[in-house]
Amino acid sequence: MPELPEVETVRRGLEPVMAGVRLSKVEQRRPNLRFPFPDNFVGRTEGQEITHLGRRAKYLIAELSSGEALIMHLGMSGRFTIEMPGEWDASPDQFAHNNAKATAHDHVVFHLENGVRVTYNDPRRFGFMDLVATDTVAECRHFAVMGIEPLGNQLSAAYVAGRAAGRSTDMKAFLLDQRHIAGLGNIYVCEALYRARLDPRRLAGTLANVKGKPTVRAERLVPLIRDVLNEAIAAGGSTLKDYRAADGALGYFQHAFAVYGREGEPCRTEGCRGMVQRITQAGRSTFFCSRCQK
DNA sequence: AAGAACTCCTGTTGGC
DNA sequence: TGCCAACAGGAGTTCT
Repeated sequence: MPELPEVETVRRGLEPVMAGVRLSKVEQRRPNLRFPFPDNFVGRTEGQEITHLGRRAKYLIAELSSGEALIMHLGMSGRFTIEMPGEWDASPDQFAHNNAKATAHDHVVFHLENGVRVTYNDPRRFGFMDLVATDTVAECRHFAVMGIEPLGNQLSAAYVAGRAAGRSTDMKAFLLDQRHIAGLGNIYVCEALYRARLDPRRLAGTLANVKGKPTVRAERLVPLIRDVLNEAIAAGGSTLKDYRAADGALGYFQHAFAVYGREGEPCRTEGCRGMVQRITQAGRSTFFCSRCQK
């Protein structure tokens, strides 16, 4: 699934065709994704105008003219595709949507009043959609205990130290925990820790000193988290298997990975003779160089 | 109550 | 070629 940079790329792709546009028809093709769709999902979305398309961490938030917000999460394999008016019927074979295999996991289709069709496809169905009153979005179950946005001005070494102080979990798990910093996932945690030369197995608590103030490690890490996310957004995200921007474009940040997916390959740090290794932490792959990450 | 393990689901890949 | 295990951008739930 998409991490923050991929979700932001999707948002930027959808915004021009969805923001300010009315949903003329909504097709919901199954009762649930990861969770059941909210009651009367079609009735509550059809006919509404999307007044704003925003993002919080890895979630998309479409505010509707009804006063409700459509909250969407892409899980691991969720994807949106945009088809412009007349596109799919003009030359059918050219479009994957006419291929039964490709459409097998098309779970929701938004028909927009401008003739555009936006389809949500998700083979693994770890994604979900929900509707909540727009003025209660911040307190809803998805966001109530969620941490700060890493690209906002709240992210600082002091914040990270305050959150990490006294924790016995490792760096990797700490940074993946959305209750602290929201939006990082497996790829960008690996990449940020590599850039900060921090061993993913190191205790999160070592980001703070005994007084709970940031250590040099925290000072080093914070700007690098921002950098890696900003660079990834500028590259249109990372394309591995499932992910594409809504307009079908491929991101290219994967070419800039220093460690992710590079097990057995040489470390890219100048002068380092180390090799990228893969270990399992919390059931997920971690890629790092034990020679330069301490 | 923090932290780790288990779970959901389908598709792809690599080794034999 | 087939078969099977391992793995995949996440995170809620359930254990210890």
